[in-house]
Amino acid sequence: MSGSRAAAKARTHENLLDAAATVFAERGYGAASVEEIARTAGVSVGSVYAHFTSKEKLFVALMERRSAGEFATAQAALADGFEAAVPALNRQLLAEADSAHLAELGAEAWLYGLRSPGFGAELAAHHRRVHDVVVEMVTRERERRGTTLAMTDGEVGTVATALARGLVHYRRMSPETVPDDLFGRTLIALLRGLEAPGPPAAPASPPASGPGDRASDDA
Amino acid sequence: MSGSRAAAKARTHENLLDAAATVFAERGYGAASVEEIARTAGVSVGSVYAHFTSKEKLFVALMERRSAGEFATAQAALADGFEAAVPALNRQLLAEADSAHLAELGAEAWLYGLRSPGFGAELAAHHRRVHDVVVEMVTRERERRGTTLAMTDGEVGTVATALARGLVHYRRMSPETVPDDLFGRTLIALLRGLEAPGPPAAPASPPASGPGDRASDDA
DNA sequence: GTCTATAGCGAGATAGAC
DNA sequence: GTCTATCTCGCTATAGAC
Repeated sequence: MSGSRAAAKARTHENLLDAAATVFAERGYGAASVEEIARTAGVSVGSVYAHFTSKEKLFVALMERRSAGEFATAQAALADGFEAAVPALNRQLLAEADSAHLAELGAEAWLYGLRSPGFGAELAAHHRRVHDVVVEMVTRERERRGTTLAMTDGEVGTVATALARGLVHYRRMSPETVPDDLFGRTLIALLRGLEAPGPPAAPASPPASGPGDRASDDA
Repeated sequence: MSGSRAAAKARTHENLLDAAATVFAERGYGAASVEEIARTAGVSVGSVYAHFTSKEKLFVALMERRSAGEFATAQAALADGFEAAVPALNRQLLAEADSAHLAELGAEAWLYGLRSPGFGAELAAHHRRVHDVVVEMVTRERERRGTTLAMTDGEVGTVATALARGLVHYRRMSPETVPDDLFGRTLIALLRGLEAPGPPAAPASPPASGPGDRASDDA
């Protein structure tokens, strides 16, 4: 059942990352101790340093594993169309908010990124990748509907990701204030509000601004 | 110029809170040291403990000062009507996102609240007060327009505060992805999308649900 | 690769003079 | 109330046996 020694090493590696997730989330990066991480993983302190050269490298490795998973989940949510993606993203939001550690790790990552320029750049790149996935979903849905929006697709993606982040934040703090489906309902209402250019009088005649292209770009 | 000894004490007290804001924001709660806070404030370590019984109490005192200021600003933004409040809240958002320390302190407060039950309750209460101010603004605007919304006023307030939080988060990480006026534009579009019940056919005839009251409540 | 033991340092908090 | 000096403890990281 226990495989080769290489498999045992890999298992220890994963156990350490799991333990690190728990301890970093519960104590915060600065207050977390390598000793507690080792104890949680069921190994000694020496073993930790055989796998990771420092506490910092362990934290970064954990964050990279987390980013990879997050991106994969976002892509999977997009695979089906908009109709299915919205509740899927909503579920992911609930999972993060109601998890014991995910939201805390997100905040720790963000703070660490602000303090460490190199990691900050990686974190921004990760967010850009997730953002692009959401934007692609918006673009597809806009084109399917054949309408124009009063915002760029990039801006809609930014609003959607920011709203999700904020709702996770508040639901973790005060669960009863954020209903399960609030994210999805808000997104749908927002698109609705962005669609119609004016009062229901003029069917299709935007003011004399640029050409009728209001698509993919950030800012 | 230097006033009484009581005034000097009060000045040291404020200097310590300012220094604590800087150091806690830059290092994080766990990694911040009382020695650095003392040095930043220009006093000795002993003086810090003459004003605050522990590092933790100093942090909590800082957070309370911060909450008081935040609430006052929110109330001031509401004082004028909706039209003026939206850009005012937008400005507050930009100030927090572009400040050197405000957003970090918010994240530290949130994390600390999750780890310390007592403080978490205070933080949730603070958020509820801010939330209530926003909800009152929404209620007033809805009644002024004489319309109904596809969401409770409480939910709109939750979405607005969550969106603001998320936009601060992402603007601090990647400033170029969050345009200055995105919050205000989104809020207006959202209300627009929440207003009209159906297609522009039926002027005023909601389905056969409850009485026409869709006002203040959270969930 | 994993362990035990420890070096070496910095942290929070206190004592006592002024 | 503010200072200097210090106590005491826990931390990161390493050394060396197995």
